[in-house]
Amino acid sequence: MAKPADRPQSRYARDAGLLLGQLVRRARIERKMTVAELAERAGLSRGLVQRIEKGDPGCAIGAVFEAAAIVGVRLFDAGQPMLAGAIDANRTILALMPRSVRAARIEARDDF
Amino acid sequence: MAKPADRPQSRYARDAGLLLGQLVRRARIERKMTVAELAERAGLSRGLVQRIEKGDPGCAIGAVFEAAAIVGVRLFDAGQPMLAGAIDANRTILALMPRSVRAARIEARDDF
DNA sequence: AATAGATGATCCATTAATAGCGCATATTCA
DNA sequence: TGAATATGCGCTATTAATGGATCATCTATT
Repeated sequence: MAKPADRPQSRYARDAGLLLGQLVRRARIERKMTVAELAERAGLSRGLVQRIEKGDPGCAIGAVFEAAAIVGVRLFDAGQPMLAGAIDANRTILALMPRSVRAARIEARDDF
Repeated sequence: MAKPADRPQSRYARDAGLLLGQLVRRARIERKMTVAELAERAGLSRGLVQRIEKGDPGCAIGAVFEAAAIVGVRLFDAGQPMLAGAIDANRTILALMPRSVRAARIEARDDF
């Protein structure tokens, strides 16, 4: 299995990470917030915030989302109530879905 | 500074992570894909995929995005070309923005 | 131009994340 | 129901992520 470090990433995943980092940086600057300030508020180190803004795929998703939340970047283009609603809806749907999948070999789509 | 493990997380960040995990699980099942299959295709271990689907905030964002991409879940409601465009646009905007931010002074005002 | 401050990068110690098992349970399908 | 297999979870060794410090450079403001 590939080491976490040099993990091959699809273009989409890489781009999504990069974009998210950019959005955080933009939002932070627009709010005239210092990297150090954002780090402090998010409970992260300054270095980590810098890596987040660079789109480093190794950052913990919790850290990234927290930083994003603090500067007001909305994930899924939705506010908190909407997220809660979606979570609830999904819980119901997931309950209705098969709990385990019997390999019906669908062919891969790696090309995106 | 808080240890990465018990890092306090805002409701929004936590919900976003949970929702993302749910969506991955849903999409995986809908595609009749096994956890092991998804893990293999994403280059991750089975255990990690399970944590991703549970919304564990400690997972590397690269791993999460990769799994999400493979099952077709998109954080940003846009395809890859659009992401690339957004990244480019942001690069321009960021270039036009101040490169460092003057900390908002929280000086005590005792003059009134 | 001078200066205070922000950013970016590097290094190290600590700690957590991950892979890779194995095992029990749950679940799908014949 | 029985058989196959997917899932869930715990364990350990290894590896990477993180925090914290320092330093050099860049930038904004006076």
